[in-house]
Amino acid sequence: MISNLLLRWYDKNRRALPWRLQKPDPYKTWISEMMLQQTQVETVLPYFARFMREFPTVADLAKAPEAEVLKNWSGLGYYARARNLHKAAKIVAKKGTFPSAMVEWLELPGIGAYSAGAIASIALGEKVPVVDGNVIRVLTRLFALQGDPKSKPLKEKLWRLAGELVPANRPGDFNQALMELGALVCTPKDPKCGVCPWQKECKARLAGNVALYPTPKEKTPSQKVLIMASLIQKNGAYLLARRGEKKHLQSMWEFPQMLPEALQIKAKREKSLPIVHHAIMNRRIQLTPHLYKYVSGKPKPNGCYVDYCWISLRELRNYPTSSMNHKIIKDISSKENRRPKAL
DNA sequence: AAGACGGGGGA
DNA sequence: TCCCCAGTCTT
Repeated sequence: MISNLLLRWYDKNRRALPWRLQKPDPYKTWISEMMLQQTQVETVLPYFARFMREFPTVADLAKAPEAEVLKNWSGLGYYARARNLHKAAKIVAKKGTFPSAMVEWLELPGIGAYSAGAIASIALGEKVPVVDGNVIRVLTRLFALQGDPKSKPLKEKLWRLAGELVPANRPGDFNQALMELGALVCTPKDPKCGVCPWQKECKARLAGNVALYPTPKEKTPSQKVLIMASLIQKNGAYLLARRGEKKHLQSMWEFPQMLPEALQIKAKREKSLPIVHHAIMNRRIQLTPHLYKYVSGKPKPNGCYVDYCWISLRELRNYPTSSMNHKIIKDISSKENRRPKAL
């Protein structure tokens, strides 16, 4: 049986990870799946450990203020994941029990077909498949499936095939094995077919055209975005602004991307700092930070900003912020901390 | 500087 | 079926 070949490979090659436990734990499985969505294992590890310290149970997570949840997500990116996770935790905590099947997990915010299948199979032992980017790559090669994997017909076919492969006895391990195979062996470039447990079954391998799969999607050219930010200094503190619930980075704090005048503040411009480069999706942001000395005025809500505070640069880590803001202060704080050269 | 990778939500 | 989401790693 083809599935057993993969399970045997997994038993030998699986990585030991803090959310892979003897006894399945819905909460840990859930958190890890949310964190792993757009983020690699290595990056997730410290975040996962801290998250478990701060919010050991779903009840702790549910009762935490949203800002605390976002703070502990700061640096992981795609903050809608954290907000949805928090919303879902409140629903689960109120109900008092975790969803007991894939279709129930599917109802929670932030949980789609992939996540529901992953959590249900891993934590509940339910015989359901998963299809993520890794699985798409493995299965399109194994069965030599051409076409856009995101199109309805192929997507349905992949879910059906994945469903037929999942064994009843170890569905969670099998699904993790499939993804682990995609991550470690059946890689996008230079797949290691020589060590693949399915090398004798793989249609693409047998035809010698593994590189044809999966059919690549057409790419949109990346777009350059030029923005600015005001670093307004007042007695060693800087002005920080919080975004409202609109568009991106909802509820997150940042150095305001507006002139001081737009915030009803009078300030004296000191100088411009080196451009900060920040890439997101197919956008390449070039942000120019401008340093100002505060003169007078009280910041007023404007545009996307709904709240303000003055903080020292060291305090930035206590606020929910995107990593772009840490890049901005990296230069300044190293200068501030630098001692005068010895005489 | 540019490319690769991805899952979920909402219009 | 599209568009949006505001990152990191590799080349």
